Amino acid sequence: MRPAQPDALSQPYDPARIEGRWYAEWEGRGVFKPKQTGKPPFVIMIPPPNVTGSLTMGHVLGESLRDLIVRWQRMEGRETLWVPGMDHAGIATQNAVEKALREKGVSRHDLGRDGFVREVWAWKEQYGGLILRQLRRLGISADWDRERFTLDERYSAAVMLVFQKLHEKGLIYRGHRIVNWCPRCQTALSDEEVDHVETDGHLWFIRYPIKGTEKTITVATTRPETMLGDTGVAVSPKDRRYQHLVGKVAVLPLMRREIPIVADELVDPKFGTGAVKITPAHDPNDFVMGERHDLPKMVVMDERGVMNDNAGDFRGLDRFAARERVIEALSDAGYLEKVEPHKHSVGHCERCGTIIEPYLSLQWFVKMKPLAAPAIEAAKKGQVKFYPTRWRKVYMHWMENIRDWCISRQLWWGHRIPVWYRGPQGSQEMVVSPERPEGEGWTQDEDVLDTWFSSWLWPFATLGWPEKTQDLERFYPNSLMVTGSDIIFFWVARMIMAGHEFMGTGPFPHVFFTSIIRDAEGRKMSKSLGNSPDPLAMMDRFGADAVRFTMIYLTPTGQDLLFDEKRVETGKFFANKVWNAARLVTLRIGDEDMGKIKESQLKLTLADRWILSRFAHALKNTTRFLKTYRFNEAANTVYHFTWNEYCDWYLEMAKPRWGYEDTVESMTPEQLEDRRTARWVAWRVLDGILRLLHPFMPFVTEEIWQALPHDGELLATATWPRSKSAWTDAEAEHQVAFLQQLVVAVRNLRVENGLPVGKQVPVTVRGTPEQLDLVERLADQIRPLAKIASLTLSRDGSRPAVAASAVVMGAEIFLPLEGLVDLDEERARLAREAARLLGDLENSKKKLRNRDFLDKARPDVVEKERARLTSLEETLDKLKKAQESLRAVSS
RNA sequence: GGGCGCUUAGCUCAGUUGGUAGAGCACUUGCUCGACAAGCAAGGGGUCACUGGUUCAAGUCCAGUAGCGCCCACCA
Repeated sequence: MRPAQPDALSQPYDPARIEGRWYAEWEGRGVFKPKQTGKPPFVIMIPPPNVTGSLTMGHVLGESLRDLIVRWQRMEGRETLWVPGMDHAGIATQNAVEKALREKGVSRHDLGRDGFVREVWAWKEQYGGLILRQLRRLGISADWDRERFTLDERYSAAVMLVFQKLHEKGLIYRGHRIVNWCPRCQTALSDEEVDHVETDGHLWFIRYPIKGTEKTITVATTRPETMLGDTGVAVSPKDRRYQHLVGKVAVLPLMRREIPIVADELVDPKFGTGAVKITPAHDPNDFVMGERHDLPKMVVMDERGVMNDNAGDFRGLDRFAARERVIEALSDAGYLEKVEPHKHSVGHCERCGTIIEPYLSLQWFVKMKPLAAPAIEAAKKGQVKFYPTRWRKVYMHWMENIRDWCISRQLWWGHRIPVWYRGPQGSQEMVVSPERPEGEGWTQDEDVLDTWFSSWLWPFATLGWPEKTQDLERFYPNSLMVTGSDIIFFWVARMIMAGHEFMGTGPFPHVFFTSIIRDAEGRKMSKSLGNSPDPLAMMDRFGADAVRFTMIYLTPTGQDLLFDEKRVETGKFFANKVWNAARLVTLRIGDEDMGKIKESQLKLTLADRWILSRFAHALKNTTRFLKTYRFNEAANTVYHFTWNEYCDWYLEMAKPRWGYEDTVESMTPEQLEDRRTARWVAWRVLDGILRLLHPFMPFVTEEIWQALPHDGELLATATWPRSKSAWTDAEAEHQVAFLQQLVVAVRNLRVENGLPVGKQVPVTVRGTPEQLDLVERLADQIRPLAKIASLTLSRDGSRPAVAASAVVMGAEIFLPLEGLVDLDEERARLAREAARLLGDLENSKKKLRNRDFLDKARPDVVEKERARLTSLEETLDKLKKAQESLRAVSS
């Protein structure tokens, strides 16, 4: 057996000293490995962080919550698996590496594709390593042997297979479509990767002459430079104003190209002039209309957003310079009718902020509707539930209006598209295969897949799919997904679809969305803004336990969180409090192994029964809050129980019973027995607190736990406390509540009357015989708490002549003042108190005079109100007597 | 254009079966008394955005208004 080590809990609490040692111990002893327990496994996955750089406080919150749940479930006896890993994050990482290279004056083209990819892998090692350090430092209890990276060989094979399967099913196709094109990143993006920003722009009205007439038709546009690629003009088929022009030909200004005027449903007669230019190669609507009316698709820009040969005189100009010049030219030639200010939302590249160009190009797409159907069904049947529930609606809306997913990216970092081509343009052979096909002349598609095309497989590809591994068998579906609502479409929705498509069942029954962490100004914390504190620095400054606890304690359910570093003090101070409470308890219980003592051998006092009852409440509520994903309330419950009940009251009440080593010799056998009881209860509740707190603050709780005799058992694998209904004790709670109020009243009387703190005062209590008996029984606890020199029980109903007084649950407390202070103070205080009570009293009376209240309110509510009125009346009555008795006395 | 969220103490926010308003920080006063000044004790501070409705009773349910924020949309 390991002896108790009270010395271990040295002063002061120093997180840096203790947080270093436990992670290796847990890992070394396999704590984080799933172990069959007979209960169903609990499986959770990390949302793989991007390897682009350091983690943010948003990650810290997520990891803290995930680890909280996993550690709690492990203590509940579940077999737990927590899979860690990282995402290659195609475009984000490529951009980060390109930026770093640019600072060295190197472009990716200088290195070539292979050289650049090698460079990115080096980057991945560096920043991936940093992320791993951060995760370990935070204490996450993940199984590192199962760590995955989305570009791992096995994981990549899963991605390739998925591409093949979907292609075979006809759900993946290649085609010329209008995509979101980022001219800076020079790649296509999915709709989800475009941020729309409300922008003050302009609506330019341009006259197009009608061939063979002197007339014109005026169209309105927000992007005049695209008119260079116009191949038609459209009006609404219902628009009478223009029917006579349908079938006629317009002459495109500046380009002098003849383009047809057509009628199309897509045109809104109420917008602009009711006539619209058609640019099939640069606008999704125009593309559709162009297809319908068989119009040519003329691309007028290159992939950098620079006007190309089709742009005539504007060739070589950047798209925005071209806009200016086109407007000038139109204006000079008299084609510009007018300009109006126009508010519209403009798409920006999520990664670099560049304005997105709708752009015609050849890309790969996934047909999403067939994949969405089972995912919609699952939500309808409750097979996947969202917390907070309102996200269900967001999910459903997106799913039901889902559009095809552009999955090809013109990048170098990522899973290369497993498609091979051979032969001349137009009559090309194409093979879908991860391997180079047999024969000569095959070249692979140059593009890579969207990052999310690999991430959406995470819940099962990490477990070995497509192989039927034991892990896959045992740990799929996962138990819970905890992530940010900002990736509900990117990731969560797609994982649900992939789960149904490839595993035949959804990936997890529950999704919990964490708060989004914002800075003090309300901006989302992100790497690009650089407004997140460095998690490692935070942990160095406050301790990992403090950071974890604070994040959980602060996170509101389903609301954003404005984060301020200073608030981490809450967790640090709390850890310090726990540390010192444990110090006190270990110092006073010495090296006796409290675990060997049976509760039945002890004679519990009222205070003991009270704290055990309060612990039972705290345990029940903490567990309930964890189960219902109300993590902040769980943290709050443990916090207040520990600090305000255990430390502030129980330990204070226990101190006199413990005595000190030098006083033990003079103790009676009864006192020694009571000392033992007080030691045991203090230990027992501390033990419970450590267990409840461990998932929140694993390091400090393990350190304290190990300072107590445990035969080398780890707190990390100890059991969650079981609810002990025998500990619930309403009587003890009620009686100690009386004691507390009495003590507070005495303290208050002292302070209000300006008595010196150190001054021991005599106190008289007057009340019912039951109350006096109770006070007598608790006298030893009350005296030191309230610093009372002598406690007198007024059995005969007499009261001190000149005294400050207060009423507590019907009992009167007197603090003799004669000769101590100016009585005017006390008179004023009593008057204030009486006025306050009178207000409450009137309210209560009014309520009880109300027939409707008496008839319709629940009986227990009425009864409670009656009792309250009685109590108020009694209290007021006693207060008045106190006032009278002081009135006669001169100061 | 559609949807969602928020508005409670100086600040940041809790408050889930409707029944006498809470926390942390900040503030005031007093405390080196053998766990803890990262602490202890006692306090001050709120017409719970506004209007109306339901109810015996509304921060809590309903409707509307205003401000702030977010998401979605083929806003030429």
